[in-house]
Parts: sequence; C-alpha cells; structure tokens
Amino acid sequence: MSETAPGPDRDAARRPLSRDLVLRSAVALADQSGIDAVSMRRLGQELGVEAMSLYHHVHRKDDLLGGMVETVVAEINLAVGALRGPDPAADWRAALRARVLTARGLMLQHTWLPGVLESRTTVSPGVIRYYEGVLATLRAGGFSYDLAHHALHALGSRVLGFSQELFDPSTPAEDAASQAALAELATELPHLVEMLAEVAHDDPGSTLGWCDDQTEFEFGLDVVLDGLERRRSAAPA
Amino acid sequence: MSETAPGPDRDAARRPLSRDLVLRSAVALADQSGIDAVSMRRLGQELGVEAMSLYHHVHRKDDLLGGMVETVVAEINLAVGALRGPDPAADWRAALRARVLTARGLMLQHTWLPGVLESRTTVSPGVIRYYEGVLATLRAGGFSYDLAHHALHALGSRVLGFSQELFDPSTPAEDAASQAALAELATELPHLVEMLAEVAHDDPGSTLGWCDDQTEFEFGLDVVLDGLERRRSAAPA
DNA sequence: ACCTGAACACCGTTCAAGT
DNA sequence: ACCTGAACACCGTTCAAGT
Repeated sequence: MSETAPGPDRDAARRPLSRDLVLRSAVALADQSGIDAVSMRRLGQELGVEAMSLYHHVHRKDDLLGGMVETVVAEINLAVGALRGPDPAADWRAALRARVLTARGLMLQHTWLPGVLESRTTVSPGVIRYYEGVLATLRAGGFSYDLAHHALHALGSRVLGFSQELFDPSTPAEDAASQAALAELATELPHLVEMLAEVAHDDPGSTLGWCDDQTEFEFGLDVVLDGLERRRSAAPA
Repeated sequence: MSETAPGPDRDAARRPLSRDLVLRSAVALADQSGIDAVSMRRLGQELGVEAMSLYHHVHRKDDLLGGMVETVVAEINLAVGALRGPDPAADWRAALRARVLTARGLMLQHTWLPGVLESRTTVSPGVIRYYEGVLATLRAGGFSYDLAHHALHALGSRVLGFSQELFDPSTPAEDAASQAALAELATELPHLVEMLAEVAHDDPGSTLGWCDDQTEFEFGLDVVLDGLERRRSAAPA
C-alpha cells in the first residue's frame, strides 16, 4: 500500500490526524482506561502527537467530550435504525422495548457514557435523533403528543438504556468496604438486613453491590411501560 | 461570649477548624459557586487557612465529597423522620410520595448533590438509612421483600427526589445554542417539532430546555408507583 | 496537635515559533 | 496548514519543617 507521508519511515504507523481519528481514539481510551484517563496530554501520547496538536481538530476538551458522545450515539442510532422489530402500531411496548434494549447493549460497552451524557449541558444532536425515533414509536402506538411528552420525561435516561444506581461499588475493595459499612449499621437497619438475607437466599452470590442489573433494568422499564400504557388507553389520542 | 483562643485578636472571626466546619463550608461553597469551585485550595481560602490544613480533618478530596453527601443526607433523613404523613399501612403510595417529595425539596437546594451522589463508588451510610425508611414503608404497605427489592431498583434515584434529564442547558446561552441546534435538524425531526409546537401551545413559554420539572417529576413518580401497586396487589406478601 | 510552605506530578489552554 | 514547546494558572497530595 502507498504511504502518503514522505521522508524517513520513523513514524510509519502514524496516520494523519483527523477529527474522526481523534474521537475514535478518545472513545477507545475511555473504554479501556476510564474517562479520567482521557486528558489532552494522554490522548496526544496515545496518538503519538503533542497534546496541542489535538486543538486543530477539537475546539476544546468540552468539544472532545461532545464528539465522543456523538460517535457512540451514532452507533446506537445506526443499530436502532436497522432494527426490524415489532410493529409499533400493533405493540408499541414491544417496539420501544426493542429500541431501548438495543441501545442498552451498546451503552454497556461504553460504561463512561452515562456519566458524560449527564454532565453535558449542551444538547446532543444524536440524542435528539434518537428521541425522534422514540417519539415516532409512541405516536404510532396511539399516544397524544402531550402524553408522549410526559412519557419521555418519565422514562428519562432509561429510554437510552441506562439507569443510575445509588449503590455501585466499582472495585472489589469498594464492595468489601460497602459491605463492612452496612454490617456496622446492621442493628439500625432491620428491614434492609432481612431483605438482603432473603434476596441472597433466592439468588446466592448476589449482594447489594451486584444485583442482576439486566433483570432489574428490565423490571423497571416494564413498570414504566405498563404505567404509560394504562394512561394511554385511558385517554387515547 | 468567651473566645477560647488566646493571644492577639488578629483572627477573631476564625473559629477553630473542625471536620464539621470544613464540611459545612464545602456545602455552602458548592451551593453558591458549583461543585467545580470546591477545590482544596479554594476551600482553604474560604476558611482563611492553607489548603493543607484541611487534611487534618479530611483524609483526601474523596472523603470531603463523601462528608458533604453525609451532611445533606442527614438533613434529609431528619426531615423525613419528622414527617407525620399518611399511614403506609393504609396508603403506602401516599406515604412514600410524601417521603420522596420531602427529600426532593432539600435536593433542590443542593443542585450539585445528584452529580456527586452518582459519581461516588463507596456507599453512603446516610443513603442506606434513607433506604431503610423507604423499605419499612413498602413492607408496611404489603410488599414482599422480593418485590420491595425490585421496587427500589425500579425507583432508582427517583426515590431520593431527583431524576436526571438528558436535556438540561444550565445557562441562557446554552439554551439558545440547543434551540438553534434543534432548529437546524428540524426537517429531520417532524415528530419532535410537532410535539414541541403542541406543548408550547398548551404551556406558553415552555421549551425543551425548561419543561416544568416538578410536574414531570411527579408524573414519572406516579407512573412508577402505579406500576408497583399493580404488581403488589397481583402478588401480595 | 495543628498548621505551613515548598515541591511533585499532573491538568486545560494560550501563544509565539517552527516547518 | 499543521504541529511544537514553553509558559500560565490551576489541580490533589506528600513531606519536612515550624509552633
């Protein structure tokens, strides 16, 4: 293959920098080492370039984060667009469920995304496009715009496939510390202790820290979808 | 009043540092200037002390953030504990609703809390205590431990009074930028455009950026509570 | 025991300079 | 046009020194 770069071959592996390459590298770095590892200097290093060179392809760090979001959300929109699922006019819940679980599948591969998405203060065009598809599904399912609007708020981040849990130790050490903290409070927490004992009995190995996220996500999603269906059928468009 | 500090009065206003004073100052600083303003150096400055002095009262920054959470959640637990609301045995939904909305009232005064709470990886004793109260309410309302466990997951952060919105420009400039981004995509977004037109008609002045958060929060909460009640009554404890 | 100041290893970003 | 390196104003945290 022809290398466009002239001169000695000391940097053969380095492709010319582009916004797309910068964003993809940033996503890969975040996937591998967490979002905190994504600094301009570290990302430059990863690309074999000075940190300052990145500024030719990205306005500032905030723009980098926004671009990372767009990169992944574009993937999600592609997957959701390719979906040949249930007809929303026949079963809007099944149709929306398929969209959400498809999005979730991709979300789970980029665990930094929820945090970044929530911390953004400018709107993401990709997320807007995603919502357009959700809204079309709800409309086809017989929702008025007013109820669909409420529905989007009620679903919140769940529509994109994630829900933040208030307990989620991310390392074994933190999990152990959390267990210890809980044990220390045990006498104050009779209901919690009994619940955990029972849940652990039904599902050995589960703890407060690692309940089955997928099951719980789907349970919560279905609770919301059911509640919305009741309201829809009570007040059709 | 007697000042315990001897010596010249050049620092009369400075109370002796304590963990409690450090935490309260940090909360006040975050309330006023946002969580990004809470750096060790800046907080020290606020207290008239070198940044390094804070380390005598706080293990590290992470401990400071954890302490800030505890400070506010203790407030919430106090308010929720003082509640003389509906009897959960008679109406668990009303009882839980009262707890959640009380928590939300205090949450709204510390807008940095949701973000910090979600980014923590060690469990908060205060939040655990809060959950104990919620669980007691659910049990009194006739939930099995198994269903109550699912319910806690389904409620997620909503149980503490907040739900993250994927659209929330925090400044007028960001709001304007978001509106512009949306306008540019308008032809691709027929449903979204029509929905916004209708919602704006019903509720003039509302935009994607600032729907009535309280109304939407309560709508979403009730959707979940209704869905849970259906499951509870279908499979009593 | 409590507080200090210098130092270390990092940040994001600006700017003038190189090719 | 694209990339560089020094510099600026910040971070959290360690350490040896002060009282």
